[in-house]
Amino acid sequence: MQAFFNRNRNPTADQEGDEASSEAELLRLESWLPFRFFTISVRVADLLTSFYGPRYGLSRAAWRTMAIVANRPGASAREICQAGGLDQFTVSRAIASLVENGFARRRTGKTDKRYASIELTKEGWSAFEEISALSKRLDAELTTQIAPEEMAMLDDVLRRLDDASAGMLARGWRGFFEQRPEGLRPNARSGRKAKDGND
Amino acid sequence: MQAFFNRNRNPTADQEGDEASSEAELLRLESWLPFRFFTISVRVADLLTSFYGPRYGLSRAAWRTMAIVANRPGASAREICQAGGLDQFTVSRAIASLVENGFARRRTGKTDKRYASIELTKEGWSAFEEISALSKRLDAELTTQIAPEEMAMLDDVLRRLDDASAGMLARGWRGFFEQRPEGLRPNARSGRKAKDGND
DNA sequence: GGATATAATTGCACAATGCAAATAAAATGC
DNA sequence: GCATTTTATTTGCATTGTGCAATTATATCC
Repeated sequence: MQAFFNRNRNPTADQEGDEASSEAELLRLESWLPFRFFTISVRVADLLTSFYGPRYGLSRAAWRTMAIVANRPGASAREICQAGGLDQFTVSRAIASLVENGFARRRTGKTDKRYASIELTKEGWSAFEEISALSKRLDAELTTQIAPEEMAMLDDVLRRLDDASAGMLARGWRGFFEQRPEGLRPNARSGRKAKDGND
Repeated sequence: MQAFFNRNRNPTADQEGDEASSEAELLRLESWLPFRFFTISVRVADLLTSFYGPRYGLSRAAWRTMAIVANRPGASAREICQAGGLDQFTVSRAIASLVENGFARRRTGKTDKRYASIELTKEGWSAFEEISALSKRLDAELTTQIAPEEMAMLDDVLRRLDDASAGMLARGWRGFFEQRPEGLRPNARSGRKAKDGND
């Protein structure tokens, strides 16, 4: 098995303090923290979607939007974007679908007419309450796996990771190859051959 | 604000030991564990995608497939599905794109010719190593937020949540409304009006 | 009041997804 | 051994989701 990780390496690479191409450094997807988070959250989301999708005809974006509006009645599309990590187009369409299906109501803002001000209708609240109930049960099922002290710590850790990940995203991937003056250079040189995103 | 959570509720509902429609029970998306996991993992995934997308022309599915194949050289499409939480169509297309772009090689199994047996090419390993390096840096950046004891606990908690979520998904959402003999009934009765998924 | 900025929407091209059906190679039953 | 069933994978096609440019409407700034 180890042999599989040894290919394509410059035998002199290790000498220059390089760690990026040593076999111990290759990513193991299933133990990668973001992947582990992703797997768990997607399973739960899939489960929830299999409920609200057929039952209410909601898309994931519509459900997320609904949940955000429920928490912040009268929110504008822009606010929903920020709170839900969704882009403005998605939110605009999600709102349109919620309105179309009678789950939400859109009113133009009183002071500033550019703003939307979304709130749930009676039907919207009813749907939200039901999906909420399932969501919380799913959460409870997860939570029973966690002791109270663990939960407190998890909460704290997640808060920090949330902040950190937001900062990292804002910083862009370049920040992880370039601005490293401490000599922690990977085998990826800065000026590579191809075009790259994040311009 | 509280008023917004009080609508559409039967005033007698609380009496029957009901907790699902009380305002304290409504889901707060941003404190919902699966959502918090999701947010963090998606930010990291987006960051990584902004690197490998433009640089190597890989889709998310292709990257995930590549990572899995790197960890298990010679894996079949089926194995990749299971390891990556991807469906067979996605994996089939991801492999096709990897092969097309020269990152992977597909050989029909020696004993059983139905199996695919995928492995990375030299170019595939090279790309993987580079993306790996960034992935690990991102991981490291997250990990610096976490003390060693916390990390050990987090690892343990995630292991349990992984198991639990897999079980929950297998069980289906119905298992969270119905088979509850202990009297923990929500306001959602079992025989509701509509069609539902998970059939 | 005309230029500029902001909020939201819409159209359109393109990518991703889901499912039915096809293909192909075992395995199984008789 | 041959028909039947199962397993692995691929493909076509319709649907849906996404990303971006352009548009509309309103507000703000000299």
